[in-house]
Amino acid sequence: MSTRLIKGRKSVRLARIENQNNRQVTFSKRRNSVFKKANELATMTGAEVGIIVCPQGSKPYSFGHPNVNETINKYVGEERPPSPSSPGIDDKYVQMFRKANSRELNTRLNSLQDQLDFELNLKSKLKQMNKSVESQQEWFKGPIEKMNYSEASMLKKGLEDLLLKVKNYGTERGYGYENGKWKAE
Amino acid sequence: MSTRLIKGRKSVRLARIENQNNRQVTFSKRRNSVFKKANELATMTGAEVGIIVCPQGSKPYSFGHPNVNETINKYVGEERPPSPSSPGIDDKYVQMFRKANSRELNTRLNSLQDQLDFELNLKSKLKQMNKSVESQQEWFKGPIEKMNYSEASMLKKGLEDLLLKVKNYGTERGYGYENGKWKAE
DNA sequence: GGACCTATTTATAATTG
DNA sequence: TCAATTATAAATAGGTC
Repeated sequence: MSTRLIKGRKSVRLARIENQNNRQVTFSKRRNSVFKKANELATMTGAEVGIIVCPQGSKPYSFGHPNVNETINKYVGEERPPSPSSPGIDDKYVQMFRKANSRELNTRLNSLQDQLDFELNLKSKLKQMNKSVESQQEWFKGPIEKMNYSEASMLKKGLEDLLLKVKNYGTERGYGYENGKWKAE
Repeated sequence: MSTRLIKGRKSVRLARIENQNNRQVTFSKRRNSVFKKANELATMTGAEVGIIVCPQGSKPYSFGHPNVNETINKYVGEERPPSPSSPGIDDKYVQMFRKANSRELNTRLNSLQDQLDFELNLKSKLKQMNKSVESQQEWFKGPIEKMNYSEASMLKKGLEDLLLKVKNYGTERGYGYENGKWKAE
């Protein structure tokens, strides 16, 4: 805090980052960026996308829309059972289990998607509201200052209801919402 | 020449592009952009990357760094035995895909969450609320990070309803927000 | 690791040729 | 259809906490 150093982006050259820490940070940031861009591509154009990223000496990451395997199958051009050649002997059952599990989770994902689509109308209104007001303070302050009593009461009641709901959140296991992201188990 | 119309980038909705021509143009541009980003990621961090993109009603496109395409084909499995050139790499990618698949759905959940955030600006809304309503910062901020989906959904709906009410404000009397504080009746 | 900030660089939607 | 332009929106490197 004592020193105010120069921030902001600097031009970057397309070369391997030698510093290990910087490389790791860049990997995480850019990996998410690529996935995000891929998600936009798939959503906006309806294309199927599958991505595999394998950092050196760490666990692989993937992105799939709707999922990697089907995208690969399309790429190859045919549906086929699990290959007997490269995987292990019991791979068949592993695949079956994995696919069944994927189906179930995909159902949940699809319902999520449906909810998202269903809510698009309301959300677009919110976006319009957002764009019309630049300042963070103004966003809330402006309209509320001009509310009448009944509207203010509704707001208050709504906030109270929300408070109760939020405070009494359950202890459901499995997927959860943490730090702005949904996490498995 | 005589007319100077407004060009420039507009904000973009994360939704399917209905116009076929625009969709096609966007697909080509963004596909190349994703590949470019992936190449930067691979080059700068040394990670291995494979991407497959299947547009609707057209042939697939792929990107690989260094040589993922062949490996993907091997993973899906041709009937004939794999090329004797690189069996070790084949196994490596089989493992890679298998492990990656388990993370894939979670990744897509996060992508969906990004989409929700984009449409609703939920997090920024919450931040704004926190800043505007200092006295109620804690009850809102704390539990939200631990919410499960249905509760987050309720919160979203509640916010939407509230905002719709707030949007259509009247001008009667003094309940509201002044000098950074909520004025209770 | 993650969240947030900011000066810049990039990406890109709409448009023109 | 494709390449260039351009005004903006978005991404992001480097930093702080």
